[in-house]
Amino acid sequence: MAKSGLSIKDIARAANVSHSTVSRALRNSPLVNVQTADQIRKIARDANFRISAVARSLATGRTNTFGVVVTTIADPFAAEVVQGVEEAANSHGYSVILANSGANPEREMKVVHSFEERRVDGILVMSSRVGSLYLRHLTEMKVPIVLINNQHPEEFVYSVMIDNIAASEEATRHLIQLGHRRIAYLGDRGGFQSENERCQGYRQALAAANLPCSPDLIRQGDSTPEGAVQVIDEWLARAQPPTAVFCYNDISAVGALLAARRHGLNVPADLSVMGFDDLPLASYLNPTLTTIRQPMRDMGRQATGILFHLLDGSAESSRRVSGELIVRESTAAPRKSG
Amino acid sequence: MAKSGLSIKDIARAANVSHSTVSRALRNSPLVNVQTADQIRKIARDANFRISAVARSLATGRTNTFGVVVTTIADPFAAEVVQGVEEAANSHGYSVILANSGANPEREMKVVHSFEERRVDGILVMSSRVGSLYLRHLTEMKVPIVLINNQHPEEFVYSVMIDNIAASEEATRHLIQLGHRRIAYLGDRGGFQSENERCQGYRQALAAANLPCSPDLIRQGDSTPEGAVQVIDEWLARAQPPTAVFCYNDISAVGALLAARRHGLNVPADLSVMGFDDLPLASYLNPTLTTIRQPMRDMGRQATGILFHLLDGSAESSRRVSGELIVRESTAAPRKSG
DNA sequence: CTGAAAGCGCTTACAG
DNA sequence: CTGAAAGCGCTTACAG
Repeated sequence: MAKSGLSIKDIARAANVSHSTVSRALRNSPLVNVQTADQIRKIARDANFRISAVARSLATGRTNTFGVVVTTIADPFAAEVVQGVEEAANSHGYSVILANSGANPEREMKVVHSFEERRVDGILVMSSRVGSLYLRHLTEMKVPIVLINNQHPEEFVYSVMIDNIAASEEATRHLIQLGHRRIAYLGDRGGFQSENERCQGYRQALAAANLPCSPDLIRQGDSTPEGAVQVIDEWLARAQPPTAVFCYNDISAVGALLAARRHGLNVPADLSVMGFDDLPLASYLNPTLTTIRQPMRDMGRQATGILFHLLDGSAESSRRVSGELIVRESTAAPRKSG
Repeated sequence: MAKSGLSIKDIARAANVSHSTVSRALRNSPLVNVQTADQIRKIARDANFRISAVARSLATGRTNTFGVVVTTIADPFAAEVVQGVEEAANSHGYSVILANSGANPEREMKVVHSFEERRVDGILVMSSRVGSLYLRHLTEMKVPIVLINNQHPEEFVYSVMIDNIAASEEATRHLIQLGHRRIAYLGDRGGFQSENERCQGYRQALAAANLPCSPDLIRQGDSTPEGAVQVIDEWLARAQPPTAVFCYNDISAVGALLAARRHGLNVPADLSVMGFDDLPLASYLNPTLTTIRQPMRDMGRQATGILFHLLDGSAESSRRVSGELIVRESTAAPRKSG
C-alpha cells in the first residue's frame, strides 16, 4: 500500500472546498455544482489521485469484490469459467479475488474464511469436490454464494450446472446412430453428481435404443489420462471389446486415445472415442476429439449474473445450461457392424 | 458485504474487556494475558466472528493483497504462472486479485488504476503485449511491480524472465545433433523481446555448427495454430523443404503438426517439430511434442518472492530462469541425410 | 497487562 | 449547492 498517498482532503485543499464536496464530485453526485465538480475532477486527475477503495468500502459496507474458489486455476475448465466471471464482474466495476483450494477441505475452509474477512460481496465456488463440512458452512453464510457444476445433489444454494443427463444421452445417441452396439462408459471416481448424471444419460440412451446395458462396459476412471489407459487396456483385452467409448471428460478421452494408439488401433476406425467438456485442447488432438461442449465462459458469466441479482434483491433461481454435441474426427461408424 | 456483522466491540462486550484488548488477542499480541486471550478467542470462534480486513487495512495501511494482470487467464501459460503466484501469496496470508487485460491498452490502464484504488501491496504483470503508454505509467507507480516475461528490453522494473537465447540455442542444437541441416524457425509476430531472443538463439546455434542461416527459413507466425499452418504450407511447397522446424511456442507447434498431417507427412520421420513452453497439452499431442519447458509455476513463485522482498525493503534484482529441453516424440533424425 | 483516545480515508444524513 | 459532524471497524501509541 502506498505509504503516504493523497487523500480527498488534499484535493479539497487544492480546490478550496470541503472534502465532502470532493467526495461528491468524485462520485459524480448531482448534488454538486457542475463547474466545481469538473474543476475538482481535473485537479484530482492532474495529481494522479486514486481514491481509497478500502476507506470507501468501510464507509459504504460494500467492497465491489467477489471471491472465486477453484480447485486449481491450472485446470483449463476452471480457467475458462474464471475468464467469464472476470469479464462479467469487471464490466460492473467489480474485482475478483482468486483462491485455489487444491481439493483440500482445510484449505477450502480457510479460503472461505479469508473471503469473509475481506468482506467480499459474493462468492463463486467451482471447487468440484467440496467437502460436506465445508458445504454446511457455506449454507450458513450471510454472503450470497453461487456454485458452478455443484457436485452435491442438495439444492441448498444457487448454482449453474450443465444438463448432464441430456448431454450424455445425446453423446451416446450419436454413437448409437453411427452404428455402435458395444458402447462403453468410462466414468470418473464415483459419488458425485455429474458422474451419476452422465452415467444415467448413457444408460437412458441405450435403453431408448433397446440396447443392453452391460455392467462390465461401465468402469470408473479418475479423470486422468493414466487412469483412463488402465481401464481401456482392460477392455481391449476382452474377446469382445467395445467399439466405442464415451468418456466422462476430455482428459479421460486423451487417455483413451493414448491407449488405443499403444494397442495399434486406429481411432475412429477401430475404436470411437467421445469426450465431454470441449476443452481448447480437444481440437488440437490427433485425431481431433468429438465431445460435448460445456459453455464454460457463459457459465461463469451466468453465475456472476446470479450474484448481481442476489445483491440487488431480485428473485433468482439455479440455472441449467445445455451442452452441445461437437462432432470431430474421433468418432465414426464401427469397422464391422455389431 | 454482510449487512450487520459482528465487530470487535461485540466480542469485547461478551468478554468483558475493551475492544483494544480484543484486537490484541485476535492478533496474538504478547501484550495480553494468556488466559484472557484464550477466552476472547474462544468467544470469537463460537460467535463465528470474522474480523474486518477492510477496517484493518485502513488502520494499518496494508491490504495483504497483490494484483495480477494477465492478457487472459484462459491462456494455459498465464494460468500456470498464476497458480504459482497464488500458492506463494497464500502461504504468506496474501490474497490475489486477478484481472484480464485482453491485450487492450485501455483496459490495461483501467486495471492498474483499479489496483491502485484497492491499495494492493504489489502488482504482477504478465500481459506480454503491454503498450508503452501503460509502461510509462507503471514506472511512476509507488507500488512495487514485477513483470513476468517482460516483452520490453528496458530494465525499468523488476522482472523474471526465461533465458530465451540459451534455451533456443539448446533447442536448435538438439535438432542439429539429430542430423538436421535445413532447420526452419517459425517465430511470433515481430517486435517483442522474447521473439527476438529466441530467433537469436536459433541463429547462434546454426553459426556455432557452421550451418548457413537461410533468410527464407525464418518466418513469422502469430502464435496460433492457423498462422503456423500457413507458414508451414509455404515451406513444404518448396523444392528443398526444411527437415525440421523450431517453433516460437507450443501453440505454433500444434499448427506445424497439423500442417504436416495435412500434407501426409509423418512427424518426426519426414519433419521434426519442436515447440517452446511445455504446456500441459504438449504431452497429450500425437506425436507428443519435444519442447523447451518454461518453469511456469516457479516463475510465478519467484515473481511473488521478489514482491515480498521489495515489501520488506530487501535488495532485489530481476531474475533469469532456465528452460529445460524435453525430448519427446516429435523430433528425430531426418529420413535422408542432408 | 489494560483501556481511553486518536486516527486511518472515505460517505452521507443533517442543517443551512 | 455546500460544509461540519458522525460513523464505518479496526490498530496502536500513550498513560496507567
